[in-house]
Amino acid sequence: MTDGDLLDREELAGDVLDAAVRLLGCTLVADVPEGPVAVRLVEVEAYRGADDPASHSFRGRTARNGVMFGPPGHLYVYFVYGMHFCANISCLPEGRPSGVLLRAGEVVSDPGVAHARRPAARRAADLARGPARLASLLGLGREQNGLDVTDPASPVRLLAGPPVDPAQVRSGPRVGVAAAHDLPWRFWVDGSPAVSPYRPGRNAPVAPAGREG
DNA sequence: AGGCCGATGGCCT
DNA sequence: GGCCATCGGCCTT
Repeated sequence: MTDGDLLDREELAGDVLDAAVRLLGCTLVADVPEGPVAVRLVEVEAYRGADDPASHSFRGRTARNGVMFGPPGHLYVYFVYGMHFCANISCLPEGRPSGVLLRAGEVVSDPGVAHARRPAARRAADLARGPARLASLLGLGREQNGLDVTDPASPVRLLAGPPVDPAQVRSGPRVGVAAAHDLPWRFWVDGSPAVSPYRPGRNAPVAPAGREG
């Protein structure tokens, strides 16, 4: 496909919550064997290092999480539940571990390629609905760990979308994490059919987009 | 529409 | 050895 402008990594370097919101509406393009596949990101979760017990980087650097400690704009791909991959984009400057988990997207192109890659998806909205589905669709696995998505020569690239209207951004607790359930660090585009269903936790109902509160 | 369950392996204590 | 930033199939409402 014809790429638009790539996102500037500096847009991810300031604050991980701002970075998460900025990633909504951006497009991730991957050159998979069947051709290019592109999704518009509609659901993400922020994970911060030292002070976030739910983050893979909370207990320091390991062989797995090294990318989170590096410069912003790189893919951190990890293997989970023995069969799935999930993908994050590193944020914050080098040495300050953080990442934004890519939870869902809407297929922009090419629908035929996308359905061929994910035959289990019966509806278009299910093609990249959920972090492992999104990773599978875009072919993100061990080989893609560490890729710079702000590099025009990378096989996986992040195109700067127009920022989503703040009125359309919702936030709530992160999915599937027991720790820090009170933090509304999951962000999504209201009304998107590709957003995984909201599962209210024991606390806080959906809060409007915003900082810790 | 929603709950339960099995698959399956790496990572960290 | 236990815990996962999950999915898809199958079952019941």
